[in-house]
Amino acid sequence: MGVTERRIREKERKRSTMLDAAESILLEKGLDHLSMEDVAEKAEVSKGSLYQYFQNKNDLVLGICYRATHLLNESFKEVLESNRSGLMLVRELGERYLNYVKDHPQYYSSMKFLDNLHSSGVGGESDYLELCTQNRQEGFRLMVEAIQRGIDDGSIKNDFPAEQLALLFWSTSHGVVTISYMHQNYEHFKLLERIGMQENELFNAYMHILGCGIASNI
Amino acid sequence: MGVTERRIREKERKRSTMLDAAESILLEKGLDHLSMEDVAEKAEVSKGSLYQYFQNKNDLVLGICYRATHLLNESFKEVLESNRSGLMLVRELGERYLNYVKDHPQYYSSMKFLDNLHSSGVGGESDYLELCTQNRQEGFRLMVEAIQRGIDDGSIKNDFPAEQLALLFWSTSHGVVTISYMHQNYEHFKLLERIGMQENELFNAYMHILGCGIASNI
DNA sequence: GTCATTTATTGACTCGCGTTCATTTATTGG
DNA sequence: CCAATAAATGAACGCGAGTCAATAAATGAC
Repeated sequence: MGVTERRIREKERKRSTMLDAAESILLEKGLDHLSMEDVAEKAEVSKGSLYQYFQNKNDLVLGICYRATHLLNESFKEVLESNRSGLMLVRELGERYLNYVKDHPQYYSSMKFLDNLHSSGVGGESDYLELCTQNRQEGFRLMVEAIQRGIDDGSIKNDFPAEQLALLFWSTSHGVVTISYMHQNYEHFKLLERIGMQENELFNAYMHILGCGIASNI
Repeated sequence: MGVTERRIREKERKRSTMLDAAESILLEKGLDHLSMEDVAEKAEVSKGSLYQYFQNKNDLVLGICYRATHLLNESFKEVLESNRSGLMLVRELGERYLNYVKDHPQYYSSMKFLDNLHSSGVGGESDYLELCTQNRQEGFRLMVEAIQRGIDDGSIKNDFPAEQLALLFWSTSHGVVTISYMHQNYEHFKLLERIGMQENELFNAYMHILGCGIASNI
């Protein structure tokens, strides 16, 4: 009786189609102008059908966020397969993060949405919420691993535990990437121009400062 | 004929009352659950009256943000009146920022709202938008000044122009402060606990790393 | 004090959008 | 071919932002 399996497969395929539609609208219109009606139309289903596959709008956006966090983690895992020094791994992670935001701005905004849910308390019933949170923790864990390797191989000094350095790297890189994101996606954002800075200069300066701060002095 | 002046004064007073109401609701319910009806009720006016003093909801929130950015800048200006080394001033600015977010979480969330408007493009007609943006630029300028003083007095190395260091400090500190904010205001946010870190440890580690990165080695 | 005129206040109304649900349509197994 | 089950639909609802015609208050001329 392969019927139920096919059903499940088709359901998953349809859910994926809906997420594709939502993603493309998120990309072209932004989160503020993402409406369930638009998604339904683009996915060529009725509005009611959306609610058979997603609990609510939050759930839909978190569905995108789940893809987003998964993809980012996969990219991070690739980095960790390399044998370079821990310090270089950390730098590479930062670079990947930056490029990721450049290549998938819609994913980045879905991750911002997740952060907003986290900081506003209630996530409003979504099965994806827990999954996204797990993915983020996994991403954090990968950062910890890179830093721990750096401490072990002596390329990163051991003033702080790896977790604490990871948290610092996590939060500060978030700020830098945000600037870069706004520079990319918002026409009126001219801060970089105003101080005569290129985008890659910003990143390099960040890694330089950070490098001076965490690199072993040996 | 002091009538028009009195009118203007009273209008300003009423606007201020409405902002007070909005602020208190923002504090207790958060931005997501701030409704114009609630604000009207708390301010003891009708909903329609709100719209005589504010162009729309965005405008109201940006009115709070104007207060927020102004207050933060005043705090920053105090710091710059001191004669300490530039590096110490930078540290003091960071500390002020952290305490500010702790003391006025509703102001911080209004500033996040401003950032969201900036990064989503359209600010949706608000006279406060330009004023808030100016205030933010003024805040940035104060950071530049602190760093420039540090470069001049030799406490901060001159690898980068002051504006670029200021942008880095601006964006990275934003990330760190965000963690602290979530730790303060969201019960479920247990990242710091999970890695066994105190809030002030996070800040100290940040300033330590940053200090190593920007401090002059002389 | 009276009254025309300007200014401020109000809450019922519209409108958009997320969400629900009774109904219809399609699919399955017997 | 026919119940029974699952999926899809769009009209209807609720909520909150924003509007506006009607009402009330304040003002200054006389």
